[in-house]
Amino acid sequence: MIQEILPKVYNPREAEAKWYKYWEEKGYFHAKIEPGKKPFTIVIPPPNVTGSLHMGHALNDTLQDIVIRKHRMQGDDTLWLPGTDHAGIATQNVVERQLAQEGLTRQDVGRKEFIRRTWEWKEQYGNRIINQLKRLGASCDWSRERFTMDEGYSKAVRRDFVQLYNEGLIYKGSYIVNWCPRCFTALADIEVEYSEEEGNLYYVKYMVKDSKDYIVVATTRPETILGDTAVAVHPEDARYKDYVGQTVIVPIMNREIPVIADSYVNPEFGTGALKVTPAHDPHDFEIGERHNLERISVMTPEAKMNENAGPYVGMDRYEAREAIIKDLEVQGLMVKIEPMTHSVGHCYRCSTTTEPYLSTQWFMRMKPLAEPAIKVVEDGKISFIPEQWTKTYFDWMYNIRDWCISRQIWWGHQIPAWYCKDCDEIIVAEEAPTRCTKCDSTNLEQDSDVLDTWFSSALWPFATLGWPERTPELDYFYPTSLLVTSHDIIFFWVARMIMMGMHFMGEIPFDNVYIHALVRDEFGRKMSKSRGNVIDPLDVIEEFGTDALRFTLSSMATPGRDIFLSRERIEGYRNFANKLWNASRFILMNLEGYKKIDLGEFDLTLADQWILSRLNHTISQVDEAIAAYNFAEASRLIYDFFWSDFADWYIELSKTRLYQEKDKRERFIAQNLLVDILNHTLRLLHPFMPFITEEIYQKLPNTGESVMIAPWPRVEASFINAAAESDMGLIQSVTSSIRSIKSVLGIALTKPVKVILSTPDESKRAVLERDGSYIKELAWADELAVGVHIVKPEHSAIDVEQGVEIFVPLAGLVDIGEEKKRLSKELKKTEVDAEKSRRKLTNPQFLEKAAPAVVEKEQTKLAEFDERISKLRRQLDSL
RNA sequence: GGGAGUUUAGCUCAGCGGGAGAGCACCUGCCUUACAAGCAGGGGGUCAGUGGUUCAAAUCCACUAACUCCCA
Repeated sequence: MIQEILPKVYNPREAEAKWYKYWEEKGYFHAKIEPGKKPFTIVIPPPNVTGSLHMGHALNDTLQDIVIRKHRMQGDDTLWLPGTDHAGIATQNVVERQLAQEGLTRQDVGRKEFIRRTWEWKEQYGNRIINQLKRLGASCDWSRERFTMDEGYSKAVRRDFVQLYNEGLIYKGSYIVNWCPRCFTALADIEVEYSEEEGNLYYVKYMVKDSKDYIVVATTRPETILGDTAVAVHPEDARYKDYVGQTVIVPIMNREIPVIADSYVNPEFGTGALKVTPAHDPHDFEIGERHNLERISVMTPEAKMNENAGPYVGMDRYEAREAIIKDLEVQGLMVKIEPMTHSVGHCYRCSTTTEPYLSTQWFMRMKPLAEPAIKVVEDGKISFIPEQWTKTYFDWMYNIRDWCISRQIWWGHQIPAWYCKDCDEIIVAEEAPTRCTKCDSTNLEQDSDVLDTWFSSALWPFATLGWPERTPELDYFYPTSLLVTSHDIIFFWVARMIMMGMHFMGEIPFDNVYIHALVRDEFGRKMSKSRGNVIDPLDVIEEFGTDALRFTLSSMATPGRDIFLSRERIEGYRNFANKLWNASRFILMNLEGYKKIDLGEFDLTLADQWILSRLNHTISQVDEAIAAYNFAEASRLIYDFFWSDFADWYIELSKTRLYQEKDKRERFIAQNLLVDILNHTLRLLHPFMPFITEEIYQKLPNTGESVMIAPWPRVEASFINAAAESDMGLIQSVTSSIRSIKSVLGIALTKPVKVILSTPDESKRAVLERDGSYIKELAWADELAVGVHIVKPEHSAIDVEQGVEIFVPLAGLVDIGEEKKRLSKELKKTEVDAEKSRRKLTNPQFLEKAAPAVVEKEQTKLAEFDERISKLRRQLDSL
């Protein structure tokens, strides 16, 4: 009775819970500080504290964990620093929704209570995503977990703000910003998402003062007519030359405004005349600056018409639009309406159409901060991988605009600026002042705005390590080694971290930035709840196990390509985990009498030499692939090695050695090789599939306390053996050929046949003679003869592989017609190949210009084809 | 309007100057004492189109088309 050491089926859920707990308890995740050594550090892109793990996180964190686990196995002081982001608007929305269920608004409960409730919510639910990261197997140093609003971090944010303010890099100004009338806050330019929408272009007459003449202006937003303070034309537009300097009348409002010339106007668009509303359009705002135009805001923060909107006061912006269109038509001022698509901005948090809105906000001056951040990338101190993203980075950095950093919400870092109610002094300080620095008044009030969430995220690589304190962690782990993120936040986050890192630390925040793809559904669409096409990583983990999910993601993480994820694909890699499990199970079931031996003392078989060579090749290629962040390639290499080489060939061949009792040493060697190769594979695979590899590793003899801290496999160059690989290749070719003959001719694989191999090549004959037993085992041949120029036995199937003729006598086994069909097909295929090859070799240009090695290879190829053809033909004729 | 990316087997994707590949799906045969989530075998592709460079192009270059994304 065979002893079963592993249960028949791998149980992911049980193993995952068990081993994660074990690793945590053993303290493997904790990074030590050993001065003098070079650490390896990654700070996690902090997920929103309100969030739950989606596929984007799963990919992002799987890739980080792969790199981290590999470095840890290599013996580096490896720190993966985790944490969460307070996510201002998103979190506030969540708590507001909760309040709404009680029929309350945040204004009802007041700021203090609202913030208290938000903290309460954070304490209660904020750990969800952290626990989900643990389910994914993330080996973060949880003892160093941070939150962007924890005490130390808040201090860093205040320090940052005060310093930049004192340096004149933060200022307060009245400016046109993107306003979300639902969230009730300003948004940064990059927080607005544009989409094409069907709209109309309205052509409206503006009467020239005291005249019957008029100018026709085209606009997509007639409701802003109410705030017009000029009509602009291009200075070189002959059509309007005479109008410049004249006065026209704003329809409905009957206000007199000038006609001005500005080269921003595109003469091709509409009528070439542009109405200018400095308070409601960013371009108009700039024109207004240049021409000193009045700014008339006609809307409230709710995007309703305000007291400047004359008869439309109180109407919503869209209501007002309809009313104005009607009134213009009644007054005969509407010339025509043309349909057109134009791009409309939406809030990235709630999708409400944003409104360009005039308000007083805090800004960060970006140009001076961008300069050093551009330089370090230009100088190659920071590299983007893939390299193409460097261009994206530069394009944005060269054209960078000031950043609106204030938000009119409550959840976040309140701006550390206080206003004196007596003398209007502004006091910017890290700690709340008690008296006005100018007039000594105690009547102070803090600015009610909070900072953009990204303002605090920009400090992540050093604030998490203790800045502004000079902690040992900051000294040791900064600059970090690698940042792993996706391309959608290069502007939001990566660029800003580089700028802040350079400004406050005087040093780059990370050496490399690896940009991975976005995860989409199997049809390439963004996953979204409203589409219902979300594949929840937690569901996948429940169904297929964490390792299958991780391996799928890393297998699909090819540089520069979005991932279209499908369940089928995940299932495929679950099957790989199953294969690993069962192969391990087989090995463990056959270790009776196992004794570790020194392989140097024994002669290794061809299969032994071959599998050792393949293993070491694989290790070396996996190293290269990971170094290049080519996770898909690394995964594929391990997959192919384990399944196609080790399981399909080596394990199969080991069976007779294990099952025989006579030669104990032979058993020891086979057992040792199996255990050794499996051990190496488990270590190689551990960063990708941490749980199943641990579960198996723990059952293997002669291992340490965890695969997680086992040494990363090293290439043993002496095991790389080209001769063994080519000899084994011959065995495999011949074996496959015999199997194919059997299968095509309808002979059961397990039906024993006689096989005759004939080749004039002495070295090949030697291989076939020495290791013909492999062929007998794997092709189910009971007799095997090897010779030179053997005369073809009658009624046999024939094939030619690598110059070796393969005969399988068919007497009584098969219908000759079937064999004829098979041969004709083979012949035809080979003839096509030979023809291609011959065409090349008869081309004098090719012979002259191609590399000699290429020509030689082509000649060998043709010779082989020709030989095969003649043999197949002879056989066909004789049948 | 500017920029980037993608287009290879039915599907999802590798390959990125010298014999068209993988997984899934499909077809055939197998319960060969680790695995039917498996084993063995097989069919299937003018490598988006056009032109160019080259002895040689899926691979490099140009243009075209379709799709996707970013920026204005």
